[in-house]
Amino acid sequence: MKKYSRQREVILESIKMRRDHPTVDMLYEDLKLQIPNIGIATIYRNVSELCNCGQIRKIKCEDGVYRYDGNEENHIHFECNNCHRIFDIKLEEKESTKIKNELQNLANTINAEFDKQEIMLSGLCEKCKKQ
Amino acid sequence: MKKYSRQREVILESIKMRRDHPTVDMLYEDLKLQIPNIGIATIYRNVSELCNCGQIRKIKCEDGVYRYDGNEENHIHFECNNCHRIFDIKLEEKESTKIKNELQNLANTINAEFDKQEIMLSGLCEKCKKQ
DNA sequence: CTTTATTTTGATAATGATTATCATTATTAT
DNA sequence: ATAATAATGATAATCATTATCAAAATAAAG
Repeated sequence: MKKYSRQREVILESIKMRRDHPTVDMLYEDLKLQIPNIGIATIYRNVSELCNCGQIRKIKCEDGVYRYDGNEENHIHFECNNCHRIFDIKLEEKESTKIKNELQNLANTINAEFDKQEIMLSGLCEKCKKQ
Repeated sequence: MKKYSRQREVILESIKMRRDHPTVDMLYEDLKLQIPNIGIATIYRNVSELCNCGQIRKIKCEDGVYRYDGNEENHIHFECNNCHRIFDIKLEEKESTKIKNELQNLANTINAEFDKQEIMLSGLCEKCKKQ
């Protein structure tokens, strides 16, 4: 059974609010302001739990540190090779369905049961390409 | 300047030969048979170098350990949630171009300079879904 | 409301993959 | 051959993440 905890509530709220795909450390720094004695292990435990429930997504970046994403819209990710920020690229409903169908067909070619996908683009973001 | 080394040659050859997306440890175990006193740091150094040259690809999996891929065909990846193996899904030239174009258009919506993509599907592989 | 049972927390130790360091060895250039 | 430079192997250091455990918080029962 799952018990309520203020820590989990605050962690989820923060991830859903932010659009910068924070790491556990980034969340820790931020949440200390609200709950000064929060432990970093609590954040690790809860992001892991929230991923399992499907409430947030975990993304793996070039540097190998996990980041967390609470954006519920259909979207894919773009990582800048220069500033290493991650951007969301919103998908229209139609586009999203189309891509899902294509990927479903590809999964069929190996007779797999397709559940989820993660599409990560990389290159230079708008700002970095100007420099 | 880049100097030849037998270690690098053997590492690249092994990655290109295999289709099981080995980790550094898996490569280490295998290559010890050919070069008994090879050091694991040498493998870390060389896979990293080979990725930078674009000769192999690094893939990030659910368990957080990097795997390496020497398959030069156009393909995407499928990770099984049960056995955690990674499968290649081959793309026909036409399909590959189509997907690249779609992703290029998406990258344009945030004015980014699109360079590479990584598409990772997940679910159950053929064997695991039968159980 | 108080007591009991169970889960979660915070602190911290342990783990494990990866990177850094450095003396020695191998490769390339002269 | 000799000198210059880069790569190696061994191992220490780093750092993100997980495990452990006593104390605190939450939920259930009386």
